[in-house]
Amino acid sequence: MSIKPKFYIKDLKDNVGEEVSLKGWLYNKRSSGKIKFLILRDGTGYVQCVVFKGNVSEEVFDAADKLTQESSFEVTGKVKEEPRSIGGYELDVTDLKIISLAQEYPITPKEHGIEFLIDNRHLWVRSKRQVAILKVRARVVKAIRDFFDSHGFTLFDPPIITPNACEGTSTLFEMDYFDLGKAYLTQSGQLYEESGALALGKVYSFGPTFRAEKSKTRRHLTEFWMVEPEMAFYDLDDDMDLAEEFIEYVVQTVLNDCKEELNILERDTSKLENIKRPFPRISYTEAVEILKKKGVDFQWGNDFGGADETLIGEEFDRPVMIHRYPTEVKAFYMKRDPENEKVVLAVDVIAPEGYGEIIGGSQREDNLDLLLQRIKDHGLPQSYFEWYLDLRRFGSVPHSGFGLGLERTVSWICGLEHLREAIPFPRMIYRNTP
RNA sequence: UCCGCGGUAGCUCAAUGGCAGAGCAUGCGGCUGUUAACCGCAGGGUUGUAGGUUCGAGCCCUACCCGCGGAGCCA
Repeated sequence: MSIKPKFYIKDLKDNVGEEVSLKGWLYNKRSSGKIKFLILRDGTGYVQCVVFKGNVSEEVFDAADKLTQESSFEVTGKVKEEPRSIGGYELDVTDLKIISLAQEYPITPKEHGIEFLIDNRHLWVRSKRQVAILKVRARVVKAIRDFFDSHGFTLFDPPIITPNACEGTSTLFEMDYFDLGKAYLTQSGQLYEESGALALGKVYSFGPTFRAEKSKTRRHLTEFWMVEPEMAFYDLDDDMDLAEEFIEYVVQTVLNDCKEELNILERDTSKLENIKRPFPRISYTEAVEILKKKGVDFQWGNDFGGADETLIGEEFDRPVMIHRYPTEVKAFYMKRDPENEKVVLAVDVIAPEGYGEIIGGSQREDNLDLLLQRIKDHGLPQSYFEWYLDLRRFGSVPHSGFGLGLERTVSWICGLEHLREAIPFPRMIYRNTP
């Protein structure tokens, strides 16, 4: 006994002229007396099913009449090409079985407010736009894995529960951990990736990370996914080379494989076609000059705000890599520039079209004494970092890495207004349901 | 935490301090090519909560709750 579908909508082009059975849900229904148009969705696509009163039994016609939005049903009919129809194919219905009649469905084919949609996120994910976004997200995830797996990287999973603040800066989600006191949800696996790089050469992690910041903007989630490669014997230039090759690969892959989805999202793909190496590379100091030229009253030494990033990003038609930030605004583990102690060998990649920072990375401080000094300067407890300092005591090497935020990348590629659509169930400061 | 905007039917929104309405959704009826179909009829309300002003409050005032947009914060 098996009930799994033998046919899916995306494959109907191979079944023209044949009779097939499809299973799915009613997306929409239009009726004109003795003819009914049912739009079926099955997760792979949409197809219009035409029910003529003269072609089917009375029971089948009544069943088609009874179907409510999002009712599940099985439908049998002959596939034909039909340019007037969504997807270009149509089903001439001969049989129809209702599987489950849906109650009055809250998300009607009219506009809705964001609060209502998020409250119904478990149902909202069924709508055409959300399906397209989530398919792009899945493709981005696969592209990320494919890229690193085929470039000599080994997947190296860091812990989610950590005893200390990796960066020592941002606010973490705290929990009681048995008799060991407080533990925290990770904000970054980076320090652990460094130990992996010294074991395996090139490693990456890919998973959820958590920030308890009270950020209330379209660019922030409290739970988001990050991919973090870390490479032994890479300097900042090597790091930037990798980052731009990586971004180019992800964007071009999605562009090639998700045409249908990007079309549904009405994304201007010409903007994405530009995303080819080399990306512009400017120093923080040069970025500050751009801001000043644009009339922004900006003090060298401060970090860029969202508006600043947008202004800088507007200058370029592809991601811009800003390197060598002031030491004070960056994390303790970043290596100082031997040629200028005021800056560190860090790089942020700013996406175009105002999507902001998608990558933050750096060459790491590999000198034990300098790293100890930076930990002291940041007022961090050295005892928490003894294991990390061991990485400098036992065969330290120059190494680098970066982190890329998945939802920001998906938002940029899809052209979304808000990060909350780029993940199935967004977690935000004032929202942890459904 | 701060600034701004908002909360009216299941949903999206109207309503000069004076009878609480429309579209969609739902139900019933009509229509053999619809594309957020269309046409007719019907049901559907503690106007976020509490208090106040007033002959009379959805509308004005006070407090609170919730949400949205942004700032700050944030590898």
